[in-house]
Amino acid sequence: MGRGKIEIKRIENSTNRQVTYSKRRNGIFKKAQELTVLCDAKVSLIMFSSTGKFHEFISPNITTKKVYDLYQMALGIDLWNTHYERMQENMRKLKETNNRLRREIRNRMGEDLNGLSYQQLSGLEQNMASAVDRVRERKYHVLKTQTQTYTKKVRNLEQINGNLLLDYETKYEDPQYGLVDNEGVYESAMALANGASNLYAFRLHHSHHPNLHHGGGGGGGGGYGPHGLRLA
Amino acid sequence: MGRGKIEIKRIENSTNRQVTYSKRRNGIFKKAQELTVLCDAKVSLIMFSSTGKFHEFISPNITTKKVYDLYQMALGIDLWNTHYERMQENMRKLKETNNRLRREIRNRMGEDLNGLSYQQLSGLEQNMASAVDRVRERKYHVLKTQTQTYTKKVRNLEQINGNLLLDYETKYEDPQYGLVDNEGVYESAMALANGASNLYAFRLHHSHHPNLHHGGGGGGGGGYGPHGLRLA
DNA sequence: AACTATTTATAAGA
DNA sequence: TTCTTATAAATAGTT
Repeated sequence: MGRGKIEIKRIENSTNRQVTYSKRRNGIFKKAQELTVLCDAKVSLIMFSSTGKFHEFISPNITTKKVYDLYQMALGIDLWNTHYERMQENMRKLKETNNRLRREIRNRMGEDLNGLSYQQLSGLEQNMASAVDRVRERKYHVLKTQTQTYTKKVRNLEQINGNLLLDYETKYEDPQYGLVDNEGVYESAMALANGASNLYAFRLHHSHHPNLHHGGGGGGGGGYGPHGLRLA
Repeated sequence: MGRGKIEIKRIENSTNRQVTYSKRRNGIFKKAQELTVLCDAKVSLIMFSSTGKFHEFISPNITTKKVYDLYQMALGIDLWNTHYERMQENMRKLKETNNRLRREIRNRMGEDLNGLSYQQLSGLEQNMASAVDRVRERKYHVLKTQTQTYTKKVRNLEQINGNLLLDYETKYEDPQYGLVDNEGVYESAMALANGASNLYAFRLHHSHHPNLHHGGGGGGGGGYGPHGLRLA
């Protein structure tokens, strides 16, 4: 019904497609309207163009929601409900898994052991014993690595402060620098130059290093349960 | 478009109305189909005739449910979605919690420890060490209880079989009972009467007791991970 | 359900 | 987008 017959297939030219959409949209809306009036029917027509634009026709005296409800009734319930029920089932399973995991954690914390048989307990004990070994191993590894890092840092400080000391000595001998209260500074610098192991000890005991007393990397979660789990 | 022009108003003749509904319904469905193909649009067309009959057209690769979801999005309206979204949020949280719990369990199995700092490891180690003590304690308790139970059962058996033995002796002396091959029975009964500790040993080693070698109570879940966790 | 005269929709062009 | 118009398509009334 136009200047020429067209094949019913996707119009590749985007502009033409848009134009045709617009024209035919009006046509189909008019048809829907006429059907509504002529035949006393209820029509819900919802369309999205290829560009996502939304248009709808809905017969008077009815709403889209009502049509949707009627639709569900006509099909013998459902649509939203299947989806909903599937979600609820999913949720139920997730909660169950959750509880299972929590129970396992409690068991691994030595709690709620009453339901376990002897061989379950025995297996758990073995498993935990070897696990705690792995944790201990890792702990020592981390400690060793950290110690090495500190050692390097200390050496660096020694170097830097040794140079500083030389600087001070040079300047002390040079009368053009009027240094006030440099004795304290001198002593600190000497201490650092003489091994600085007391500085290291100080840091270890007074936790000025962020990696030692404040949670470091972004990896594992928070603390482990309600037991006092800070550094012994 | 017919033998004569018609006015767009309700067709009063019911038969005509039905016929026109049927004809125009086909027409509009065809239009919807053509629009879908030509313009790559998504169309949902739902109709109820004046007699309540239901018909629908829906574009391929989409569902009526999806159309309604899109519809709601387009209008920014709710309708039934608040609930749905709350459910999805809940689900997301559950999944997250789940992952957190799994991570903790892996840590408690001595795995994935790389993300943990020294003090986290130290806390975990302590916690696990005391937990494994509790498990061990419970294990011994269960063993003790079970042993006591067996002891009682054995005593019972001794009693019962002692009585049985007396019975046999009585009947052996009574010639009205023609007992065949009763010597073996006699010996078994004697063995039981004489302490029956060998029976107990037999049971322990050959796992005839369900609580000892087949998971017993309904309490804590299955085994503990991929490590060989059977009775040591 | 078919037919077909006629109306209506619309493709292409402006 | 809207208008125009030749032509295709839909359909009202009929059979």
